[in-house]
Amino acid sequence: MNTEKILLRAVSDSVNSLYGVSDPALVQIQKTRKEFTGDYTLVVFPLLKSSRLSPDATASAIGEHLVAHNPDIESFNVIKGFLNISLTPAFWAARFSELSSDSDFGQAARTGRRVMVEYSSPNTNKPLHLGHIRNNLLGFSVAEILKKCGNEVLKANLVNDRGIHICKSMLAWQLFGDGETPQSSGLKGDHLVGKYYVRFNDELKKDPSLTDRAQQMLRLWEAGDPATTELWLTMNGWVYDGFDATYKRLGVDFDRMYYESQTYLLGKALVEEGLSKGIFYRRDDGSVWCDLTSDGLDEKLLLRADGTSVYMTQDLGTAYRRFTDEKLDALIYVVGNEQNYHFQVLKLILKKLGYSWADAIFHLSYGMVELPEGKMKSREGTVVDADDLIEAMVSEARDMSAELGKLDGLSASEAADIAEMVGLGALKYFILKVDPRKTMLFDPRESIDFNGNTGPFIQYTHARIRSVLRKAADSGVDLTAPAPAPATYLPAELELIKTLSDFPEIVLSAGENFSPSVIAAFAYDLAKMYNGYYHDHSILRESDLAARAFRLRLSGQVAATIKSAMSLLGISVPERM
RNA sequence: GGUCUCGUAGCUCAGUUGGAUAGAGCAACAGCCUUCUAAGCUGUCGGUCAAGCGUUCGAAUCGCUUCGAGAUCACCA
Repeated sequence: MNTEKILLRAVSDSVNSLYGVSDPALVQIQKTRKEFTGDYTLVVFPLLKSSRLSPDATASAIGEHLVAHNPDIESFNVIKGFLNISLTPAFWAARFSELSSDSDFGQAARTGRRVMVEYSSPNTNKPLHLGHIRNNLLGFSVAEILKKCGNEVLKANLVNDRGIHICKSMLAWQLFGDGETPQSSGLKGDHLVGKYYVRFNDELKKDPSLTDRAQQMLRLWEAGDPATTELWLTMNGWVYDGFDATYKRLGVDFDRMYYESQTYLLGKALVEEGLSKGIFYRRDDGSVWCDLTSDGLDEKLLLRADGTSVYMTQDLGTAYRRFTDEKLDALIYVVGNEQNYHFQVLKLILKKLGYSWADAIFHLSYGMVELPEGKMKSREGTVVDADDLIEAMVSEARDMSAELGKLDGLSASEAADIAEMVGLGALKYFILKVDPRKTMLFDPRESIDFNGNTGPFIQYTHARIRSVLRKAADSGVDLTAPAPAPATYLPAELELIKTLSDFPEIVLSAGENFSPSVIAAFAYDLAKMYNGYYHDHSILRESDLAARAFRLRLSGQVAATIKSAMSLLGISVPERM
């Protein structure tokens, strides 16, 4: 049970016995703003009708009653109708020993819910770029957060491995590739295939007939032509090798891989069902549509005149299959906001078909990543390649670390690990600290920043704490030995305990809102608060042994919580940096 | 044109289940390393929360209108 709920109950009891108010909506508890004294604040305005007293008199009366009946409540003060309540240091000390003895602090109880998060979902004709990075980081992080909220989570990736765009790469390679392979060229597979996609578009200017030839190749593929299938398998294989390397370096993974070549025919049964129920209709040319004009939308095509399916058809089918096969309670699609309309229609059609689980579909819509010069455009060569960006961040981290002398005395592999952690930590934090639905700006120069509200700042705080703990252990302090509680606590220590104890609620809030930025903000606040404490109070030089032992335990808990929070963002934290 | 999203400090972003004097970082300026890691800490400067009207004890937050930015309304996926 969290602190806020404990207090809410106490306040509700007081308000009820004083004024007979039992409506929970009228009891509004929030954290006390830091410029005032207190831990939690009751807003008394909603209670004035029942109390028939002034705001201050009402607040004082409730405050008196609370202090008289709750030993955990130490004191209160009243400012302009706000009742600020302070809990006793003993209460906070008990909270700390409770949370520090929890080996999986922050982990919520099992909900029994099974949730799928689909993310990444790349096309196999070109390498990943900055936009995919936002998608991958969001999807991975949201999946980890939902796990921490007690759900069983399946990470899914639906690879768009078929279609005209792949045929373009295949055709260009066939015509101009001269047998080039990743091995012969030294190029990463996805980059090699992407190179021929670009080549196709270049050659198309000289020879417009290439479009028809690509279409012809697509028909051959759909007909199962052996040679075309062989080439398709080969080139997709190169791409997957490339993607795997990028995924691995980014630290993202998947429990389920889906391929559109295996799912693109799904959904036709649902179309038949909709036709027989009269929800869809067939035009004279044989195409099938769903009329959504009464919902303020347009008419949506579901089957072409030749009977082939479209994007919506297969998404209907895959959603149906996942809910039935995987027994899902929720399905989260991490897809850019340019597809808002698609998902709106998807849910609407499934509802019209009568599937109640349509409400359990959530489109986690995220905004585009823009560059200082505007949107990324592949034709103008302004796309930021994922692999290049990661390498640039890591390289910058390596240079910065060396410059600061942080790598002195470390082995080459230790130094490389740190550069990798810090570079990726900076990138991931930079992207995840922003609210997902917002369009965000990425400036390649300014974004490579390791000071202030950044991933490395938080990683650094962790490394510092670990360093202190190592020194303590080296000097013979047994960190696991039980120690007497200190006689008193510093205000900064109580503040840290309070912040630490918020972590479980923060996790739940991040899960409810599908928002890693909530976790990022928490980790930053905790690190910042700890740095102030670290600056003002020596740990190892503290002469009072009980105080020193407590500071070590508190520091250790801060480090562990930072590590846990950062892991929800997919960010590793180093032991030193 | 219809639908949807967004607009907070010079820049990048928090804060949006309605609560007190709207917060961080960057940039700029001024300080702090014989003491546990200065990727740190402290301070100064910086705001008509796009604008207006409304709802109410109280609005950056909710509603309406206007302005501005973006997305979408494909027999592409």
